[in-house]
Amino acid sequence: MPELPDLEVFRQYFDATGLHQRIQQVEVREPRLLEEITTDRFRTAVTGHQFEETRRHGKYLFGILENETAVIFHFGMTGFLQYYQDPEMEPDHVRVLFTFESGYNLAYDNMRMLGKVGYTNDPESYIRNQDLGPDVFNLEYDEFEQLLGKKRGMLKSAFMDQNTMAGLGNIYTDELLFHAGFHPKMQVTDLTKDQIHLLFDTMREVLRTAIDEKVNPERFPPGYLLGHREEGEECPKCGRGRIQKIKVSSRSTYFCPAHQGEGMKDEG
DNA sequence: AGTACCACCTGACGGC
DNA sequence: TGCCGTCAGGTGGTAC
Repeated sequence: MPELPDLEVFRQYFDATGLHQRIQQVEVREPRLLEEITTDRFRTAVTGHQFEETRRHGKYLFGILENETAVIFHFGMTGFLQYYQDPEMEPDHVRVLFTFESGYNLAYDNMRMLGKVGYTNDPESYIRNQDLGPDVFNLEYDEFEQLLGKKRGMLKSAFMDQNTMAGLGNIYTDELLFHAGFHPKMQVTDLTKDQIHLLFDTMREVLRTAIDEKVNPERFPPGYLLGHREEGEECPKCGRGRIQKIKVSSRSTYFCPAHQGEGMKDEG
């Protein structure tokens, strides 16, 4: 699931469960997931410390320890956190497990192992080194306009590029373009200033809604694409078109040809 | 610089 | 029931 809204919910979850407790034990069940650090060094760095706060940048989450160093979490496509006491409650694919003195556990679960867990002395420089663009949810309009102004290519590719701005993935880029009414293949360079404004406002709205509703599709207001990503389904927004599935930059892309014609010469 | 493709992984699902 | 291809909300490398 993990795109910006999911990450924000993970962060809130972490804040509500994993802070201000001494870490008694760290279990690395899949060393392959560790980024540029050995299991031994990771365990030594973290054991005996405690998480004091969290920070999120795009799709990265940082658990900041009291000594200002940080554990880095990236969730790939299937990662999530789970906090529990009873071992019976342990999820199926725990890759890294933090056990607190209280006896509670914070598990990093990731079935497909496409994510990573790391450790850094300085989250800010880590973000720089990853070449991540600014977080899309902590972005002023002026900067947004400036960043898009430097891009070429298709809208969908531009928004999914984490080096331009960080946080949107396949699902929420589709959702954004769905609500703003733009074809995913529209060229960024064809956007007018008004359209960039519309994209910015729509992006904030979509992300805000997703976070507020805890990324649960059933809680989303009517008219959202999420939960209706199915070819041929009646468009939940305009009711006129049927949802179409295409590939854009080799990712499955769902859109409504009836109300997302904006920016395309031909018709869908 | 943008795009298309491959690779990294595991699991679910549909067709035969 | 079993096998097989395809697909999945991410990212990094490579080649054109």
